[in-house]
Amino acid sequence: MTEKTTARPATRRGPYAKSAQRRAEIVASATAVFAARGYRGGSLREIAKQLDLSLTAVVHHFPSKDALLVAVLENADSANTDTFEADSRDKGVAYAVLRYVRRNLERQEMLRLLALMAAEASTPDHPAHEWFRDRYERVVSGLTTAVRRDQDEGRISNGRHPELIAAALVALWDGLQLQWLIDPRRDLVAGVSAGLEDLLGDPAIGSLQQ
Amino acid sequence: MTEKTTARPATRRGPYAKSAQRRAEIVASATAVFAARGYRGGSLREIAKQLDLSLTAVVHHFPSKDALLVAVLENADSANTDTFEADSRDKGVAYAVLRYVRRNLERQEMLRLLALMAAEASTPDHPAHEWFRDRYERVVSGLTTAVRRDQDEGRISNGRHPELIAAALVALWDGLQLQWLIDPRRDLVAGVSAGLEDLLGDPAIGSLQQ
DNA sequence: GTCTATACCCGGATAGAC
DNA sequence: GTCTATCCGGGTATAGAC
Repeated sequence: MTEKTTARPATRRGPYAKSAQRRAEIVASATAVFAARGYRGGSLREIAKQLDLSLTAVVHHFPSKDALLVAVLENADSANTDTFEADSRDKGVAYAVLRYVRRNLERQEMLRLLALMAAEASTPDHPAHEWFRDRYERVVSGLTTAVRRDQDEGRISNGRHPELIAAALVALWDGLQLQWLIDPRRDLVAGVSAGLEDLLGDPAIGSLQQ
Repeated sequence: MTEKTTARPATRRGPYAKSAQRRAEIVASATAVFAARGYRGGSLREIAKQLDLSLTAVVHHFPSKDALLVAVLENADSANTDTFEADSRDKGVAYAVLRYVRRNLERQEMLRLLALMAAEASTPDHPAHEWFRDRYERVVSGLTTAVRRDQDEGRISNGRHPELIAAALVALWDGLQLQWLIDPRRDLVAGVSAGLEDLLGDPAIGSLQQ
C-alpha cells in the first residue's frame, strides 16, 4: 500500500497532511480499544492491528502509550464542554448539570476511562498529570462563573462562595459517577438531582428530573 | 539468611504460624511499593526483593498480583472504619466525617491507591470488583444509619431520604479527595466542611473546623 | 508447606534498514 | 513513514529441592 508513484509532489503541500490523518485514525482506534479493554488492558499492538499497521508505526506518531492516551482524552473531552457552557448560561447550572449527566449515561466506558486516568494521573510524575490538573481547574472555574451568575439572577438560594459550591458540584458528580460505575443499579440521575437541590438550594430542580 | 536452626519445633504449633507472619510481611511490603509506585508501577519482583525473597515465594502466598492487592486494601481499610462508627454515634455525622478527613490527610499515598483501585476495579471482571462493590454498599448503608439517627435526634435539618444524603456524602468525599490528590494546594477540609453544611443542613459545623 | 530456578508469553521501548 | 528485529521487564505456570 501507499505506493510512492509521486515521490514528492511538485507543490510541497506540507509533508504532514497524511500524518495528521494517521494520527486521527490512531486516536480513534485507541479510543475504542481503551474504552473496551481499559487503559491497562488495551495494547498498542492491538490498536495497530485494528488499522493494519505495525506497532512501531503507531509509536512513530505517538512517542509513548501515555502520549497517545493524552490525545485520546483531549479528543473525547472537547465535545461535551461546549454544550454545557451554553446550557448553564441559558437555563442555569442545575439544568446544565442534569443534561450533562443524562447525556453521559450512554458513554459509560468513556467515563470509566476518564475516571481511571484521573486517579492514575494524580501523581505529579504521570504524563497526563498536568492535563488533568488544568482540566479540573478549567472545569471548576467555569462552573464557578456559572454559579455566581445563578446567584446574581436569583436562580439559587445558596449564597456561599461560588468556588466552594462549584468544587462540591464537581466532586458530587465524580463521586456519584464512581459509585454508579461500580454498581450500575444505582440511580445516578436521582442522586445527582438530590445533591443539586441541597448544594444549590433550589427546590424547583425536582421538576427537571422527570 | 533465615538459618533453619530448628527445622521443626517439637510442639507442632500449627504449620501456619510462619506463613501468617510471612503473609503479613508481604502485605506490608506490597503496601509500601504500591503506595510509592502505584499498582501498575509496582512489581512483585520489587516486593520480593525488599524482603530478600524470590518472586515465586511471594506468588506462593498470594496466587496472583490481584489477590495480593485485595489483601493490601483489606488491611489498609480496616483500621479507620471502627473509630468512624464510634464518632458518628457519639457526636454526629458531621464531626465523624471531619475527623475522618483530617486523619486521612497524612496518608495521602494510601488514599491515592484506594482511589486508583476503585476506578480500576469498577469493571465487573476486575479481581477486586466485588470487594469494592461490597465496600461502598457497606459504607453507604452504615452512613445511612448514622444520618437517620442524626435526623431523629434533631442534629441536622435536612429531612431527605437518609440513603440519598449518605451517598452524596460519600461522593463528596471521594470527589474532593480526588481533586486534592491531583492538586494538593486545594483545602480539603474547607471543601468538605462547606459541603457538609449544605448536604446536612447544619450551620453549626463551621465551629468544628477550627 | 515453603521456597528456588527456569522458562514462557506478552507488553512497551529502541535501533536501523527500506 | 513505515517496517523488521531486538531488548528488557512484567506476570504466570511448572518442576523440583528442602
